[in-house]
Amino acid sequence: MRVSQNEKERSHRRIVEAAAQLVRERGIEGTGVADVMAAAGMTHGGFYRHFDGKEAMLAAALEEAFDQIVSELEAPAALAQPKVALAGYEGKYLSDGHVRHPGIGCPVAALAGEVARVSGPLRKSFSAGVNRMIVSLARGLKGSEGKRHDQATRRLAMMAGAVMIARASDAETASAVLAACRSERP
Amino acid sequence: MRVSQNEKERSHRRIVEAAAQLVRERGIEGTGVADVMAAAGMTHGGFYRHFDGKEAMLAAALEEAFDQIVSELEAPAALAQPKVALAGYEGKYLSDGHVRHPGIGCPVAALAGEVARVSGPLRKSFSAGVNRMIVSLARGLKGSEGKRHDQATRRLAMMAGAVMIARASDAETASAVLAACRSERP
DNA sequence: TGTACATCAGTGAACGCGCGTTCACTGATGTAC
DNA sequence: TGTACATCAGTGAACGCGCGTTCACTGATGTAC
Repeated sequence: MRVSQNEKERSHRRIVEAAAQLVRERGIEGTGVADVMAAAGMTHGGFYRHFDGKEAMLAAALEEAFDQIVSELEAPAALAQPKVALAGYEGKYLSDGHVRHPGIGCPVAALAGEVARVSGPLRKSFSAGVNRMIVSLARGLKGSEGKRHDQATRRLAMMAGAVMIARASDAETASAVLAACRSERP
Repeated sequence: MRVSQNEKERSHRRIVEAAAQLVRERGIEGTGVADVMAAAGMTHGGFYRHFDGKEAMLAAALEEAFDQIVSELEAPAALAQPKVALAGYEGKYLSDGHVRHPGIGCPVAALAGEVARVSGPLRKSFSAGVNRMIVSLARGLKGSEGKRHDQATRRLAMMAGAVMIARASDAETASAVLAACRSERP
């Protein structure tokens, strides 16, 4: 049965948001089209009224995930006190909670490994997101434009690497890695 | 047709080595049992004379990959001059060549993302490998035992994160990330 | 040292399952008059 | 404003393909005598 245009837009949002969470939790291969549609409250058949295929949905989901993760650093309060915001952000990033809840966490830590093996628009979305994150992180650092950008890049690489390693390791190794990375500038 | 015990051992080595390379290139999901067996010069049917299943093979492959990657830092020359060895190692790790050839590169950068989503013996092998790498890297640093261990952990997280991000990004972003991480202690 | 027999490494076909995609269909929505 | 008709969002069954695993079979290897 047909639904209104308005309702279609809401369905579209639900699909993208469900995909953004599921893909971070289960990965690209682990996220089925039918799973996403079920999480959005529909059946899989209608999927192709919204996207050309799985990859197109993933690209939208990746953008959504980066939007979510960058928004904290772009909030008015964060822009007013970028140094404080960065410190808080890094603490959360390197937390046990982030390790245990990838679905609402950083898409770099959740998806870099799999994106490395695809060759479509996903890489473009991913690169764009990485660069957005670096720019946002750089606001909280000091030094020249270039230095801040480089240091933000290093911070992101270390934090994402740490969370990925923590998620792939046993509990002791995981907490040791997080603690080491929290303790200081690398 | 049956082959000799000696030949079986050689077949086993070929399977493990082929798997260690393929799994780093194509990932866990992307590496088929039949692919590995073909790369080892056999057909897929004989696979189960060597392993209980795909996961057991992957555990062996992961150990092999860590052996390969740690061996450079454990070579006599490296142990004699750990500081020099570390510098060389980091330069190679953060190189374009490493990004382009995951099959002979670091298993952390190649597989952390996927290992994070499995729950078997793979995590054990992975954690053990990570800890071996940290210990090896720590040899080239200065300071107390604990400080060196922590700093080695941070270095590994940053380097692995950088290579993962580089592999998932477009060419410009990739080289910028590598350059930023090479330039300095994070 | 030979011989007969059991073992088993490796082959290639087949099975079963999951998953992305397609398709005929339904009936509410939007539009033309 | 009302009516007839075309559109199309969403449904659920079915298709096709890839892949891990199983299985009957082959024939060289290893062993017991």
